[in-house]
This record gives sequence, C-alpha cells and structure tokens, in this order.
Amino acid sequence: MPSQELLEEYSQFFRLLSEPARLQLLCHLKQGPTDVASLIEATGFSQSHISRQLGQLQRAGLVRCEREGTRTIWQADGGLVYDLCALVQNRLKQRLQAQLDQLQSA
Amino acid sequence: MPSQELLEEYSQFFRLLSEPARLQLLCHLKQGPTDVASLIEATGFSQSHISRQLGQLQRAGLVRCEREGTRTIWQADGGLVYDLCALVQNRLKQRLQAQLDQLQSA
DNA sequence: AGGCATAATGCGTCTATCGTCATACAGCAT
DNA sequence: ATGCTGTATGACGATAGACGCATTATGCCT
Repeated sequence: MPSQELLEEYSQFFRLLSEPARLQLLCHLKQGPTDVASLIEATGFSQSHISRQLGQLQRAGLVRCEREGTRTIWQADGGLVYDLCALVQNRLKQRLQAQLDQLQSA
Repeated sequence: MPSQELLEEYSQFFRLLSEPARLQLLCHLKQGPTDVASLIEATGFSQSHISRQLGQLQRAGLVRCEREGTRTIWQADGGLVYDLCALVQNRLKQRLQAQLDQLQSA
C-alpha cells in the first residue's frame, strides 16, 4: 500500500497529462525542438497560456529549454509520456475491440 | 500527430488518475475484492463520495462490481493502472537519484 | 405489505485550474 | 539609452470537479 505522499506524487504527475493542451504541446515537441512562435501557430493558444503550460511541464522535467537570444527553443525530455500514451492507446483499442465483438455476436 | 479526439481521450483517462482519492481506492482494490464499508473504513471518505468515484472508475473499465444482496463487492479490472504507476515511480526514483548525484558531486 | 440495511443521486459549497488581457521583464538592435 | 521583439507573470472571470449532507432508490428480511 503506497503512502499518502506517494499517491499525491502520482496524482500530480497524472494531472499534468490530464490536460489536452499539454499533451498537444508534448506531441508537437516530440517532432523535435521547437520555438514558441511555432507552438502558437500550431495550437492557436495564446502566448501566455503556452508559456504557463510549458513552465509546468518543465518543472516536472518533461520538457527543457535553451535560450537563443530572445527566443526560447523547447524540446521534450525523455519518452515516458509517449510510453504512457501508448499503454493507454492499447487499452482503448482493446476496449473498443471488445465492444465490437459484443456487437458482432449479438 | 494524434488527433484532437484521441488527445482528449488520453487526457480524460489521465484525469481519472489525477485524484489521490481514486488512486487510493484502486490501491485498496488491488489487495482483492472489497465491499464499500471497508473502503469507507480505510479511507475515511463519505459513502457518497466513494460511490461516485467508483462509478467513474467503473465507466472507464478500471473496476467492476458484483452485487451480493444489498452489498456491492468491488474489484480492480486489469493491471494497467499499476503498470502506469510503476513507470511513474521509476521516473520519480531517477529524478531523485539525479538530484542526489548532483548534491554529491557539489 | 412495512422495516432495515446498503448504494446511488440531487443539490450546495468550496477550491483549483484553465485561458485571456494587460503588464513587466530580458535580450538584441541602432 | 531607446526602441523592438519575444517571454514570463499578476490579475481576473469562468468553469470543472471534489466532497459532504440529505434524500431517494434497491434489495433483503419477517
């Protein structure tokens, strides 16, 4: 039985991934290092919003950035998120397949 | 690049795990099938709260229940959550270890 | 049927977080 | 120094969701 604090840590981490906006940013960054202007362009979010979300992801160690003059280039840090998403995707597929099978046999 | 809808699905799933209360329930259920009274006893949450959280988990297919008269016995359905938690735990360990190393070398 | 257990749901409150606007900050030009 | 560009942050309204209380529904008993 994990401690209360550990559960808190887990939940905080999962909370980071519970926002489509952040997942979307992570997906874009998976393509390679990107500057903020491109992220704004790609997502349609406001500059301040993106800055905040990237800040959260950075504090969690999921992304990191390097300054290039006034620009900031962001990139994903580690592939854990994609592994997690892959697992969840598998689950989704299984569930949908199961529903499908049930319809077939009915 | 995953579609908007898929990202939405992912985030909804992760949101389920973003609440310590639900993780706690899942952990208790991992020990084996349990009735609601025990969950109330173990967590201190109100009956209505537990009922709602279990409902959410059930709709996501993470738990299932069987009626025994008026009682309801709940159990975890699949080990995905524990796999996910294990991955996150690994990550936590690595991050802490890295911080430790940095302190050592300083 | 009525009474007694347990589980589910309507409703209200409260807190947290999203997302925007406006503003402040940092670094590069001339 | 003064613009100019790009980024971070304070303030705020809006919304979502946790959590409890009170109530209702459901199933067992005699």
